[in-house]
Amino acid sequence: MYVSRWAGTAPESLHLRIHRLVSRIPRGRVATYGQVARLAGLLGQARLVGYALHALPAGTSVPWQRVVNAQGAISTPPGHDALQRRLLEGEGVRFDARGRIPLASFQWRPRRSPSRTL
DNA sequence: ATGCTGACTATGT
DNA sequence: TACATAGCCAGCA
Repeated sequence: MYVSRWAGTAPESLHLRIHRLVSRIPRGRVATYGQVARLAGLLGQARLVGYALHALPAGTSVPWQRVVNAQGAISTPPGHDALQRRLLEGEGVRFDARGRIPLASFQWRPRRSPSRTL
């Protein structure tokens, strides 16, 4: 049996915190799943970020396309990967020959941890 | 209640 | 560089 480290936090708010944080990623920038997890106060829970984004309704205003994996590659399942790439390229994010985003150039670097001031 | 899955990541080979 | 494995935990059956 698991004992959540975030016991006391409603499940909805975990998703909400993730969604809200993803919404802060500026246009033309990307963040990794692990980065989002860390900024949302969920260190090490990169998978939870993916799960939370997967749960987003169609047509959401949350810029889910700005979240990529630690290699700067798209991790979305077949069907969504092409859409994600198209959306990102539309924002000015460029991909290298291997289909990966140079994180050194496009990764979002917030000045402060947003999770503290929520 | 129990067990498995997953839009991940760090580490080892 | 690429593939395999272990750790992680909220949903879901």
